[in-house]
Amino acid sequence: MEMDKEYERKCYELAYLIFPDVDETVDDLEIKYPERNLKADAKVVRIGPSPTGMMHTGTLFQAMVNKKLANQSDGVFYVRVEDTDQKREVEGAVDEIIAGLKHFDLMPDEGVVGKDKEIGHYGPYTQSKRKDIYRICAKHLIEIGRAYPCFCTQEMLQKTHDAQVANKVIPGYYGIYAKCRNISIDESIERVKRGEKFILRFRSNGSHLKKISFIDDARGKIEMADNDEDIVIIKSDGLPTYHFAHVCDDHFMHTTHVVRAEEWLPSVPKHLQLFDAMGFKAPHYIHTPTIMIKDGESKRKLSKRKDKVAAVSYFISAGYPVEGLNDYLMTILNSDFEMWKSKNKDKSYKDFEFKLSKMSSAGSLLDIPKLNDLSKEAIAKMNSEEVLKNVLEWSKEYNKDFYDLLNEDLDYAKKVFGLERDNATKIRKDIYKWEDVEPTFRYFFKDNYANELKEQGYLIKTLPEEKDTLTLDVIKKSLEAYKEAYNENDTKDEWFERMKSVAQNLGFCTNMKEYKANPENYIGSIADFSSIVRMAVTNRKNTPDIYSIMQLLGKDITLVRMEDTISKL
RNA sequence: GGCCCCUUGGUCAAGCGGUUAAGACGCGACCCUCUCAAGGUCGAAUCAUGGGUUCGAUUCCCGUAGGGGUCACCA
Repeated sequence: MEMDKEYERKCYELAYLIFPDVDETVDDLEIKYPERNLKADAKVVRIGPSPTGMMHTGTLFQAMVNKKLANQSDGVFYVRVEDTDQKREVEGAVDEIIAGLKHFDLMPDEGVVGKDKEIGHYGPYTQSKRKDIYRICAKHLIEIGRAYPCFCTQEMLQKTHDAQVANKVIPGYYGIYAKCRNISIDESIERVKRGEKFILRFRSNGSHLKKISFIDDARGKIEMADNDEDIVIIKSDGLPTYHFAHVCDDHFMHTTHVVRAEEWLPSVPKHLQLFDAMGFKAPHYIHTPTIMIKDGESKRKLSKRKDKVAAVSYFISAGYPVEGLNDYLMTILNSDFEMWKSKNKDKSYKDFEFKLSKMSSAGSLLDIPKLNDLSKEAIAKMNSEEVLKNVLEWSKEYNKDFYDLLNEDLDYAKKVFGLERDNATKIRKDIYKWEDVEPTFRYFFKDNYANELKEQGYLIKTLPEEKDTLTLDVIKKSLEAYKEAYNENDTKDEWFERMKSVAQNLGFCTNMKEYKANPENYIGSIADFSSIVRMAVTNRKNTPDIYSIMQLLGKDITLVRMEDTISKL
């Protein structure tokens, strides 16, 4: 008993020696960061991105889960920047993350919301600014004998590690291998006083022979060997490791549910021990599956270096519609989302009730064709005005020339995007991302079209290769005849009748059934004739209805394009 | 290698002891049609494997294999 008291006293002495300037206590922090005033089942969640490079697609995925959980429970979703690894820090990374969240409509309620901009009462929300908090907590652990200074150098640790591997024992800093754990407190005090360099380690009380279990809210009960490693809690730069920061921050920010990638699953026992030692209640844990990519025959985690789709910026610069990408994230997040969506066509993913129990735990492949399909559907729901707004927003950033061109005549642009869209019985679904817009609608813009002809040539010249009855001569005669007959004042029905009569005079069949039955009697069908006209006006095989195109282009341009084509044959 | 997670068509996946094993994307065919996209109809394609438990296993248990993750003063 006397001995324990003495030891306790020395722990305090050591703590004071290490943190002489820390005079606040954990209790003070509890007062400073009181319980949140939320309803009982409200979830407080967060993402903790590290500003170490471009925003990762996985971060967006996490943000989606968080946002849903918080919104559905009247809780709080916040962003905490985890920048404790200063060596890897990249300038501008935080801005990119916030911009990405904003772009995809996944902004948090609290925390870091911009460059040097934070909102909320539980901050700071940037770990490098929370040093004082970690120091208070670390000091507390030393006082109660659950943390100690470790004087081992990197070289010594490496040597121990190598020996462990050679002797086939589990590597790590634990038990008899934890050299500094086993030195006397007097010696620790002595060495700190002497000014030896050290870092701080947690004193684990676990045995890896013992199994512990915990509940993952998405995966159920998980059993694992308990942690017995004396992990580092404060590094030599004075900043905490992830593990320690996680425990301190999520406690004082009152996170109820920690949603993070499954790569964190193996370190849960460490975290549980840390929470316990601090006297904190551990949060719920949810480990999300990893988004994978196919690499040859096998699949692997998205790689920042190899995969362009690992970066959120890819989806932004390609111009994927926000709703399309969010729908896609939702489909891989909750398997019954698509079912729900098909029954609630006019609703948004925001109205869908996300359930953790339905979240799959296997890593899923990033399926771009599926994303494309969802994006196509999302764009199909927009009217020309919304399309125009989106295209302008995108092109302003990623295709300035096109942006300027559109702005020359916004009304015209709107009409172009309204083709087979506004008031259409069947909406055209041929674009799924904004970068596709300029190439598919290029023929509506004079200069762009001229450039295309210069670079790619006249597609119509390849027509005879596809069908030998359609010789250049036939094409030329067809265009000449049609040019003569063309009347811009025709209604759509009159227009088609005129097409048919011109075609018939030239020997085309105007009835597709009849043509299919006896193709040898004709030089081609009305479909072929239409193709000739279409290609002369748009340089494309596939476009929306040509009547509407010619109406939009106007008589002059329509005729000029036909003449130009004729002259090039 | 130790530990952990995961395993239904090419992909995402329903299923939760008895089903003709849903649906979506993709793919193929046909229909519609001035082309394409769309739409409609149809089609090919799945329970990793071995052993239990059971009257009966895709479903429950154990092993095996495969894939992934993790074993830092990185997060």
